Amino acid sequence: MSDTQEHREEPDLPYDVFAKACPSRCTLENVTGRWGALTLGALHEGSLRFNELRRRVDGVSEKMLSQTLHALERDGLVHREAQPTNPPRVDYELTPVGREVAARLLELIHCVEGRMDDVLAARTAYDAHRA
Amino acid sequence: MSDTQEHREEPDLPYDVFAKACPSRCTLENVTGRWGALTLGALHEGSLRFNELRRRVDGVSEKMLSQTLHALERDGLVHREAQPTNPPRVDYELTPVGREVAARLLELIHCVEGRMDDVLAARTAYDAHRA
DNA sequence: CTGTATCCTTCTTGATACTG
DNA sequence: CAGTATCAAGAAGGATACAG
Repeated sequence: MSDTQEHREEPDLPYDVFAKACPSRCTLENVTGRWGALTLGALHEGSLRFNELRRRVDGVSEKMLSQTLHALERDGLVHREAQPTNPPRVDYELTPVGREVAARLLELIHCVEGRMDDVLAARTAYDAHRA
Repeated sequence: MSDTQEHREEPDLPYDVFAKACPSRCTLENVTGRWGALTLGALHEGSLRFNELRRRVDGVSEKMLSQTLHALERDGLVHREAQPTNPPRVDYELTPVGREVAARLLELIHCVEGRMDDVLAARTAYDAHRA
């Protein structure tokens, strides 16, 4: 009865994505964004080079991949390892925190993939009910 | 050796978010999008009315909440229950599939919230290294 | 209360070209 | 190979007004 908010099971956590100004919401967006989620998912299988990532994350442009990797590196989820060779070789891999986040993300991804038949059926029904 | 792609642990799944044209990528975006993730997270705690949701998902506009709810309903993740009273009362709740997805989503959210101290420290270090 | 419709601004994204 | 810079198009989002 000390708290006016009864929503959370863990009301003592200092960060709350449901609050507009909380930095955790920003990080969640980096993680779940269109390219962030796929990039983390791809890297969970092992370290990859820039163009390997580009091929794995089908449809991403150089610009967006670069931007996404910078954001994830800044948040300490991805580590960038550049070797001063010629031609240059740069490997990207998950940090320990990145691995934890990516593991949860992959569970979500696999859950969605595994339920797509239901989702597609629901869409068909929804669209039919409107026509 | 029947498959040229060695990335997935479950190569037989018919849906793959890493493929550009796969409908699962679209659904994943509805689920992990800026407002979709928070809406599903909020509804995991129980059914909510439109304006209750609006207050819980801090910062969302009427328009975006409406749009988000329609997309989630179409994908069969959210059920809309309208009561023909006056004033109108509409409750939104997760479907069984929606609950499964939201559960994974909340694990991800809690993971991110729980690691924010590391994330913020990484950001500070990253930014300092650039100044 | 529960939305829809419209306008208008901002942010995101993709294409292209270029550098080390 | 591994990016960065620039620009134009489009999507996303917010504010406001209005309807059932």
